Amino acid sequence: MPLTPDVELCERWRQLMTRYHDISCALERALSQQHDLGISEFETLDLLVTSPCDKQFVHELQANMHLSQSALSRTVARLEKRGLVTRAMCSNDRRAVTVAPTEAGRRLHAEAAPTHAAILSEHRGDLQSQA
Amino acid sequence: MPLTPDVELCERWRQLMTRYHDISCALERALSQQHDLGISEFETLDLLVTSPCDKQFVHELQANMHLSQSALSRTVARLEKRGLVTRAMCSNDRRAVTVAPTEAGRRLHAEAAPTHAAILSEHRGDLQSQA
DNA sequence: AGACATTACATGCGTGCACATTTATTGTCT
DNA sequence: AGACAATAAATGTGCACGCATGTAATGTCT
Repeated sequence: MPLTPDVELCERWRQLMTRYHDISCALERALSQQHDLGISEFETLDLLVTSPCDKQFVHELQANMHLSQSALSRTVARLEKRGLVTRAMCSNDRRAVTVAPTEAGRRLHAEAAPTHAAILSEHRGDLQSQA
Repeated sequence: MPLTPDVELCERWRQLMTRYHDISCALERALSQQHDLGISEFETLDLLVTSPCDKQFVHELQANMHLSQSALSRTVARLEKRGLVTRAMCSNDRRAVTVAPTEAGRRLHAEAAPTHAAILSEHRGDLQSQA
């Protein structure tokens, strides 16, 4: 395969990088300053709170996140330490650990979600120019 | 401003995150395994080699990269230690430092660029569905 | 029951990053 | 000329991440 030097593809990758970094930096900054939440922490909380189930397995969470298994483990640990989620061993399959948001977690998520949405809205242009 | 809960915007952000992570992980893996270069290192080398000028200031590089000033400093330091770039104080403005690729740096870039392009090509679908 | 592979999560280690601080140079104001 | 603010880059610290590995529980095969 000759691998045509696709300059346009490279340019699109650059655009993607720029958009991703701009938005994620803005999110990180806003969530961190206003709610003391990192992006990964908000994302985890968001998945837990918006899920139809009241608890989820760690590996279910992981499937929906862009985080390594160990990073997720630590993220959940941080959230647990702050009393935002609870971890519990599953009785059916005792290898598994379930994670559930606490009331405090739901409250904080309710506070942080508008901030998240506002940042996304500020960057509407960057997001709308996608397919 | 009522901040309509824009689900679609959120969905687009999710797509952007997924695309970014998929591609950057693939790039990182390929460049790292085949050429012992991290993404930031390749990006830096790429900017230097493809620039019309033979040398650039660190702050010029930074303007084109998504890296903090200190992270860029370390990246350049790593490249310099491997003999891929040279750093030199600017004689006109002695605060500034210029960075230039060495012959070895140009050679390694020539080797790595096809790998970079190949990964981008593999992910053509993810990139083409942008505007 | 005993051995083995698999799955789920935790931990140690090295690395990269952001933030704050430090050092050095320049330009300006008096 | 001396003082001061601004700028460019380097450095130090602390945190989050990925990878490799460790630990524990489960299921399977004999």
